[in-house]
Amino acid sequence: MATWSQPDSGFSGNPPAMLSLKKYLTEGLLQFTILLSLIGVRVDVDTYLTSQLPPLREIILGPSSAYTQTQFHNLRNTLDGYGIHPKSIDLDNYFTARRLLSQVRALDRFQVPTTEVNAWLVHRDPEGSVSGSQPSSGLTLESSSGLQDVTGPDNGVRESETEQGFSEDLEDLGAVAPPVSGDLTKEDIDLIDILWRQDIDLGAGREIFDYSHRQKEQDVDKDLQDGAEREDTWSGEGAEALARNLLVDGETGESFPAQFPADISSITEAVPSESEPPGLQNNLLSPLLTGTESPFDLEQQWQDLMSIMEMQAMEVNTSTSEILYSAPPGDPLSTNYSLAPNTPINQNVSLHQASLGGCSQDFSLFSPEVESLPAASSSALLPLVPSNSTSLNSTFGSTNLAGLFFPPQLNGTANDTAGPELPDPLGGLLDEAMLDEISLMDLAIEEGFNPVQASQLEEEFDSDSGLSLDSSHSPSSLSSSEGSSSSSSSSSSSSASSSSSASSSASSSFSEEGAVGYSSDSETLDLEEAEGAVGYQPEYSKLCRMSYQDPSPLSCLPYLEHVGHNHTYNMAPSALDAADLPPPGALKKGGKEKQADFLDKQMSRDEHRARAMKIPFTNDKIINLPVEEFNELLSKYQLSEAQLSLIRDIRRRGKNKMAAQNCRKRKLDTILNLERDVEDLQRDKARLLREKVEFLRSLRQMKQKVQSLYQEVFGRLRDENGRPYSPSQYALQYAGDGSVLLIPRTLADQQARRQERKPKDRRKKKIQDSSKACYTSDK
DNA sequence: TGACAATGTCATCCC
DNA sequence: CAGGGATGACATTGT
Repeated sequence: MATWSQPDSGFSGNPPAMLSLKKYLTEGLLQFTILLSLIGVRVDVDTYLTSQLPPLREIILGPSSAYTQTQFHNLRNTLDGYGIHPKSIDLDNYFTARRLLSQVRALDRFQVPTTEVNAWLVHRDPEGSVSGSQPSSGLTLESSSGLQDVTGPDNGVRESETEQGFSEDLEDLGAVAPPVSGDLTKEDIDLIDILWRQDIDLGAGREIFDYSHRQKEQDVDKDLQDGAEREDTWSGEGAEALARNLLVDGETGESFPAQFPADISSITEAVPSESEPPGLQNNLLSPLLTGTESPFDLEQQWQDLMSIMEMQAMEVNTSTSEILYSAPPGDPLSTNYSLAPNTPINQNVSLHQASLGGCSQDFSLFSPEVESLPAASSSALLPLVPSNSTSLNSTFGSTNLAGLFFPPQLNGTANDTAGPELPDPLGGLLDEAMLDEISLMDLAIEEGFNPVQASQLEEEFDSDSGLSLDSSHSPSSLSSSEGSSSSSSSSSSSSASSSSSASSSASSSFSEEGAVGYSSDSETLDLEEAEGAVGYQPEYSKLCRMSYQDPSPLSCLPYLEHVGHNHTYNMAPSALDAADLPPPGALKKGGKEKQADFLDKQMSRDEHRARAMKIPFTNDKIINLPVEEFNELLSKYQLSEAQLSLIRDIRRRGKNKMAAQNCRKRKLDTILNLERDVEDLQRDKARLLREKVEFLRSLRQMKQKVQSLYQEVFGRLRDENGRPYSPSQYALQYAGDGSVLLIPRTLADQQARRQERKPKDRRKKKIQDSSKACYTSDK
């Protein structure tokens, strides 16, 4: 009660006060904005200066419900601690405290190079604006330093996150994609790039894919290459090969070796091998991989999520890899490759992707391995590898382990190494990871919303269909207030209705949550009236109670005059009482009339009606008495039909009024809970993404090990003449009993294809089922 | 004066 | 079947 009058003084609309407050806010805002920008939070000062306090409040306090943006005459919100009223003079102290706090907190962050942070902000801003405000769908994983130009929506998301001051989330995500890549390894960048690219490939950001920009970069890149000839090979032959490749796999799922020239013959080989990795169980790789992955069930999960898109992406991959592979050693392309991890990711890697979709993800992922790969791979396996470009070979070798098992069977030319077959188990995993990412992105789309967006969404959601609200607020996140609200209301209505005191206490406990909690005052009031206390206590009764109980009631009247709406039944009891029984001695001279007017104003329409109809008892009783007592009361008096009708209306309206208040309070609670849930989910998502990156990293390491093992084993094999086996004609295969067999490659290919089809079909079926399920659920 | 928030009221569904 | 809770939609009122 003591604090209540303070915001009210702000309500009076004192111009000088508002002016100074505004001035203060302006200065404080600027300082605060500077501080925020120093720590990487983007703030649009103009927005807040021109459009007011709620956003400011949200910046300071974090997300808040859209319902609580402004809280004019919603005194309960102030008292409830939802936030400081924007007009409250407490704001002064509050700002001071926050500012000092921010300064102190910012102290330990100044080590972040300011210029870097600023550059990041400047760069991001136009990006977000240029790319439009498409609602999220961007993956927040990309390295912010390198992916600026292709992550428009993402920027938006991140900016909004930043605006919301989700420092925790930012830090979480930062572990994955720190804005400053100083401590990022190449692998990190590549992994991040993969995850981000998955997003692009899956169409999440395709529409905003800056093709022209990429084209420009591609041109620049081309300039780096030795000539237009290479370029032609890339765009012409590459596309042709891609088309062919697609055709091949699209129609038969198998290869047509004879139809292809020798230099790209391995493409055909890549086709079967590309898609088999996930499903190849008897492969030598399989035991190793499964052994690696089974602990996490990663592959299984991702396989389940695999879609047809995977196949397409893999095909593209294959053709691309082939093209790249066919490039002569030292070719600019290879240079481009090794450049990938060092330069902004989009500049080189995505260069290809601009036209080839998801092809480059393997590149970006594995290009770092080129340098890291052990030179041991060039031992006996040399025939497998283009002798002149170890790095290239390592690249492909590392990425396409499957290719090692199924090198081109056709014309085993010297260079038809298994290398080119990029799509390997990991490739499949990555593609499945893409789908995995989709599911995460589903979260991200919501998660990507900052709390404000989320609350807006929820608001729309609420306004559209309140049904869901009811069901949605029941879940685990249901606040205690929710429970208390329902319990108190139900108890008061049903069982407790027989006992007025019981209902009073119930609603009293509920009052802490605010919606129905008017009871305490009215309880006192009712006790004073020696009547059955009921949980019907309008907030106005609180105010009136001040005047009623206060030794000097008039002292608060001026405030009340400013505050009071006139929609209150609540005033009824006190108003009526006051009208009927003027406070003894408190009124003096004109004050009496004044108070009478005021109290009259405070009466609700039903109060007036009741008085006009000379209803012999208070509206409070009418509304709050249990049915039995209510009927009993009615029977005590001789009431006309009109009076009875009015009394029933008053009761109905009064109850409904309380119900509406409870309902609104519930709705607010629901919104707040949902906001909290969104934050939790955002945290969870960030954590999951981090874990995923870790998994991918370990998976890649496993693949490297497997590959080197394979090469070592294969390289040591000798035929009866003591000559090494040609990797183009033979392959190692893992048998079910744990033994490793050396079999002709054609045979291995056939088996692989056979085994490959099963998982494919299974996957398709799964997808169909799931889509069917979605359809039915939508229905 | 229009936008907006809070609140009241009605209609309706449901228990 | 009446009473009443819940809630969407609309109206009213104050800022």
